[in-house]
Amino acid sequence: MKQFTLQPDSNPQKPTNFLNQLNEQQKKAASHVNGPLLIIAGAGSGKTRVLTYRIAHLLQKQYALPQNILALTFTNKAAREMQERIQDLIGEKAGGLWMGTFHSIFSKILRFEADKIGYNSQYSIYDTTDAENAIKLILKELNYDPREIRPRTIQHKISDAKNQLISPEQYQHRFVQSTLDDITARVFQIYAKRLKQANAMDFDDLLIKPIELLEEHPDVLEKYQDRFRYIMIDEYQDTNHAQYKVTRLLADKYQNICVVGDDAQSIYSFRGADISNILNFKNDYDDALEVPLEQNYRSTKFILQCADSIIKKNEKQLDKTLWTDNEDGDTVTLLENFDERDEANRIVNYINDLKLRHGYQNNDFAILYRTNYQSRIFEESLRRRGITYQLVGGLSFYQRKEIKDVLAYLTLLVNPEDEQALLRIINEPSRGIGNKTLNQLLKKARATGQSVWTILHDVESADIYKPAKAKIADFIHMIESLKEMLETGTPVLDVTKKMLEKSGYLKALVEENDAKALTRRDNVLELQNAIAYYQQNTKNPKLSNFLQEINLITDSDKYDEDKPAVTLMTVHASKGLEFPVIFIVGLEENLFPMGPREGEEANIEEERRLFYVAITRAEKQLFFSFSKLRYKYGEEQRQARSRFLDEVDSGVVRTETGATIQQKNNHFEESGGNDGSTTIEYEHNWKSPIHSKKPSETSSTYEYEYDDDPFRTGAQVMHPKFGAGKIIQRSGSGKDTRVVVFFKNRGQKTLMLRAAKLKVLS
DNA sequence: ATGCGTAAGTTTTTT
DNA sequence: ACTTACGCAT
Repeated sequence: MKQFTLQPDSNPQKPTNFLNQLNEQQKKAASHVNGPLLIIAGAGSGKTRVLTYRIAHLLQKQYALPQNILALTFTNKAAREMQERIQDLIGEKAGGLWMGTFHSIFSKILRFEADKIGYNSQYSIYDTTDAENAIKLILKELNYDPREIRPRTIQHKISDAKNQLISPEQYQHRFVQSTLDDITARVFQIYAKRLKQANAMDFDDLLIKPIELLEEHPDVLEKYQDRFRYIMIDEYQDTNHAQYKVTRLLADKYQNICVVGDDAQSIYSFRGADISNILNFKNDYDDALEVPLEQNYRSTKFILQCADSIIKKNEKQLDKTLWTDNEDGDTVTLLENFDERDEANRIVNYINDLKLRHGYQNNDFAILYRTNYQSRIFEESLRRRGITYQLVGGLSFYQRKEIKDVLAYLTLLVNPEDEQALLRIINEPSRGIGNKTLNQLLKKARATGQSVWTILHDVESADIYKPAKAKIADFIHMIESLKEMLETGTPVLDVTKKMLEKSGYLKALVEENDAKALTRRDNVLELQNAIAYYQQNTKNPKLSNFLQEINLITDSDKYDEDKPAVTLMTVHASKGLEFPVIFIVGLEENLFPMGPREGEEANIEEERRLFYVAITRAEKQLFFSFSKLRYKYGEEQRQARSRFLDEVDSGVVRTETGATIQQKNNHFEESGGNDGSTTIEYEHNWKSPIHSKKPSETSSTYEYEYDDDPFRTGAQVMHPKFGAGKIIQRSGSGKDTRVVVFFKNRGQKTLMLRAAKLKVLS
């Protein structure tokens, strides 16, 4: 991780005295061996470094063998990087270390112990979509209209209950206060039973089932307690009750539990994260050593002061002082935009300018937003200017329809009881097993208590449309012959290829033959690459393990800091990362901070922590940005500037022209309260690169927009529907720009540039 | 059983 | 603006 290069005395060549590379607080934490340890780590204070060094120290001084250490990280990527770094430090391989996210570590444990809780090791993992579909089906069977009773609402309620370790029975008896709760209770019970029958676990189960396992099997508990003598948990402020409970169980015997976190960066309460886990740590382990990490190595003084002025507005906050030896740096620049397109273009202009003037590279920049849908306009702008970017999050590769379809086929080969997988592909591509037939099959399965897969085998005796019976027989035969191939040792990749052929899935994609189908085919090929990679790089490759692992890949796992690209991601996804230049965009009321949804309470303090996390990602340059106008559901909406811009220390923020920002409710609070060393010097002010081309609300707002616009008369273009063509005329300007294109196959069309998905072929 | 047109809902944030 | 979901015609 970048953090390791920040301190210049870092020297991986000298493994023996590596603790000397740390500051006093870091050293105190890293050299602690036995007993509970609480590390309160401010943003950018080198906590990953401390965790890494602590593990390296434990291994090098032989307090522990690699297999005695369990490190729970927030992303699998963080775990990988820590592992590599530990190897560098101790100069030898540290195989056998257990490092990863809660979900991936415990799914691995469950794989070994599945039979003790009535599962088998080839269990399926249901993602949110699978779980929602299962719940929707249950609602339909209970004769509720999924449009009135929203499956997602029920799913959330069930998930919340699970994370608080409330069983379906307890829910039924103790938590029913409304009709909706009553429905939830009934669905919850069926859902739990059905998942077990399908040999499937949802994300919550991966945390809960281990607790069940450890509580009901003292011998298993002791085995893992003895194994994991040293437990480390990163981002402890974002653990939920189930995560708390399971680590508490594991740490109970030896009490060697080290947690690292920062209450100011707790941003996952919506998925049950409980900030009191970290606040109560010292009550849970009363002899815990507490070490604060207060020196920030990441950001300039201005950026830190900015962050501090925001977090201070929160009432529920542990008092701490974060300071830095870094330079003052530049003031934060506030960008005021007409609308989101203006916002995107302006930021891309700044990126270009900063690259030219300061020699920044693409990967020095990150654009952070509150919601995924905001990425789109930035993608367009960046693409138009030919700047490469990487999008972290959004609809992930593995959630795409074609990928989920292919994976569903493969899942059936290892776990045919998986009803969601079966339902997904039994008629995909269409093979004459339609809705009516399916409903009859489901009905019979429910009546007999058997799985749909079992029912399929006895379809002859059932009252089912004759032609469908033959199709079902064909389907079973196909799955079973592929299963046979797999079980007799045919490599997964070959089985996959055969499956794509025999199922007709690839053929159906080829026959569709439009731009979208082409992308889908590419995606399927990409998945084949992933399978090939897994097959080649895994000691004992097993399809079921592959399927379980890819279900737990997180968005942040895919972020590549070395890729020469501007990074686009949500603030949530940016946790733990750092960039020289950060743009925090969409700073508008009801977007950032997000307003509460109907029936929900506002959690402004969490929004503020989120803003704090965003600010503290920045090393050198920080930009705030908002738009006065934004399109929502295709409608124009007037946006009010975020209240956070009124709360921030106005001394560190300047507009593009270098003016101080106007604030509402400004009580002239003096915020020199951090360490007194921050002197504000205004000569660092950022000068706007856009100068005369600054858009105004009233006229020619977009005049700089198409400066290097490639859609000139004569340009060869490609349209997703109409195919290739040539621009023969253009009219209008700004967002009303139209072009007349002559398409080889479709003739002449007039298109709005802002609406048509035209690509220039050069 | 499949395909097409209209209607409705959609966007927090994630394992 | 965009996707998904259901009703109706083939």
